[in-house]
Amino acid sequence: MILRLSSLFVRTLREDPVDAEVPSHRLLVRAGYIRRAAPGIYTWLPLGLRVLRRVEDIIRAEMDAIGAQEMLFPALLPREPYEASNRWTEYGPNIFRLKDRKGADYLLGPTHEEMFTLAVKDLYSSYKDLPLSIYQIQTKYRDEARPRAGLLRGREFVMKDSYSFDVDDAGLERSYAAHRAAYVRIFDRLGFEYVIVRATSGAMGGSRSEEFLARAEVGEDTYVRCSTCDYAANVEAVETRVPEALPHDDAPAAHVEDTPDTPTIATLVDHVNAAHPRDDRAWTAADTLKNVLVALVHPDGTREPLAIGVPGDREVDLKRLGGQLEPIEVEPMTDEEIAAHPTLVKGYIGPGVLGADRASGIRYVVDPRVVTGTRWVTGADEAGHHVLDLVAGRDFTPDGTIEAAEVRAGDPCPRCDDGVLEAARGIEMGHIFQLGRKYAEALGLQVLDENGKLVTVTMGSYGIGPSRAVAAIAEGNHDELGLCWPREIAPADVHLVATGKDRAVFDEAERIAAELEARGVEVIYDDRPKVSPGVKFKDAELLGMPTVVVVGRGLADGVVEVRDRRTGEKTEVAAADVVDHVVAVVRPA
RNA sequence: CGGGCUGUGGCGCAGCUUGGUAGCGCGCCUCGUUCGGGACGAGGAGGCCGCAGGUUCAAAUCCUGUCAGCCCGACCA
Repeated sequence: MILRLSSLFVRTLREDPVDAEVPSHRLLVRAGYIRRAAPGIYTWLPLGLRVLRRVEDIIRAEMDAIGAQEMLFPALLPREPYEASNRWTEYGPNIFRLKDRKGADYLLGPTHEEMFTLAVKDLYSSYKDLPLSIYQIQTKYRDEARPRAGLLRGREFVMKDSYSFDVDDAGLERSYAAHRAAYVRIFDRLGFEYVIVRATSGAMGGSRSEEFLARAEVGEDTYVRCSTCDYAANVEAVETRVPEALPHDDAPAAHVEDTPDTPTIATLVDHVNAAHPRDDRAWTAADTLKNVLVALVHPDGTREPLAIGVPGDREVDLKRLGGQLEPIEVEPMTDEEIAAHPTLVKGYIGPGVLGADRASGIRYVVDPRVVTGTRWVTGADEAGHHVLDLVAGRDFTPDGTIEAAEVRAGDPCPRCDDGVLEAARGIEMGHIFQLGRKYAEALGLQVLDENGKLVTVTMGSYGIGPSRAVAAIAEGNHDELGLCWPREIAPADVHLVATGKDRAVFDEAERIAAELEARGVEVIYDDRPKVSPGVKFKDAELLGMPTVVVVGRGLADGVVEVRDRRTGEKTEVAAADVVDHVVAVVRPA
């Protein structure tokens, strides 16, 4: 195949598009791979589409290899299945909704668990039919509050979503393991650095889940990994290492003290160290118990107050909290809501009034570090007063624990004894879930087992975003001159440039292009007449094919130049040998 | 939803303060020269200045409203 630049539907931009910030977005637009059609919605031009198809083909091959079967659902879906799973409500404003001429509700599918579940229910009814894995590569629609970074977070995007159906948990484990292995092969082939991290299951429900993150500074996800062992997790899913419960017989009785002018944790710590020093060591911010009030917003819009106790040296991470409570959303409690509770004294809120059975009636959950026996300085529910030596389990008992405190680099690893956590950013490229029976139960997917009894099917859900992958690959494979595609992803194997105006140069380039094509090498051929060499070189660098062949002034001496886009290495090759040479480079044995 | 910024040929921008023929660079078309690192000359095509009201003899420019977009945050498999 030969793509001639004289006629290829592409136009490169000399300047960066003003609305593009991240490198992948900037370069994909500049190089003529994509064009913005609307906010978060992109048109795929021929070169971009070729890259997208390559990514899809890799995914398709590996999915087929584990026996998953490809199918295709509509993107335009009726309301009813999403009503049954409650996601018509839970997804809220993120769904694109529309009505047909009769007024019936439809949506553009944001994801397809319901449809897959119903399809299996429609066709299958016996344990003998399982296990089953089916998938599609399809366009999804989500009305994101803030699309950004080009293809990295769009409102229309391509997703490969697959689903496994098993009769029991052991089967789900096997299906999950098979998908996980296929994902490892896919991400190895896609050619970027990635890390597999533990994840929260979010709105999908279910238990075990892992994310495949491409390492990138522009990524929206923060994850941690252990310096020593192989523990890695999205910050939302990090479990806090819980200290041993301590005996508290020797702790002094709790006592309320005047603490004037202590509006911050730092001033409080200074004050108690001066006025009420501990016998064993100095008080630190980590000895204070900070109580933060939030409002849980349920999908139906009702708001429920919640108090969260965390060590004073840490902030509450609302994102982390929200990740565990989906579909409930978390917001800071408003001043009016706080004022509506007369027992709450802002700035001095403490466990004295918090708790479902205490004066405020507000449910009180604490960080896992607040174990029985820990000794705290915290608000006394009275302006200008704090209580000291308040011992968890002795003086107060929270309603439960929750992972709400921020995770910090340097925190101890929850798995091993000597590791500490390091933080980095990534782009979520894939997410695999053990969904369990949530959708099967909601939609009534049952099969008969070998005893003739109805059992509910257990499911797994596995997603990869090919369009996002194109951006993530670009993000990890570019330099200041342009894109540098990995061989398996590039829209063509070779970018062939003919420079100058000499007829012989173009004739020779034509010959090389034709012979490469005959050998199965895909060629972008810059056959544009009257375009200066500088422009052609710049375009070749911007477009980013892994190998560039230049036919030009060297031809008088019988040589052409072969360049490696990534390394910049240039090799002079006899024109007569160049086809063999390029084939060897493009298809190493 | 909060905060900031911006809407002027395909792209990037100036003009607006102080109202009076809509401009520059890139790209595009024609002719000629040039041809290994985004060439040069000459001549061209292309714009309801986001939209709607208002003020004025006259509005890209001033006033009011409105819509849209971008960035940061909130939010988000």
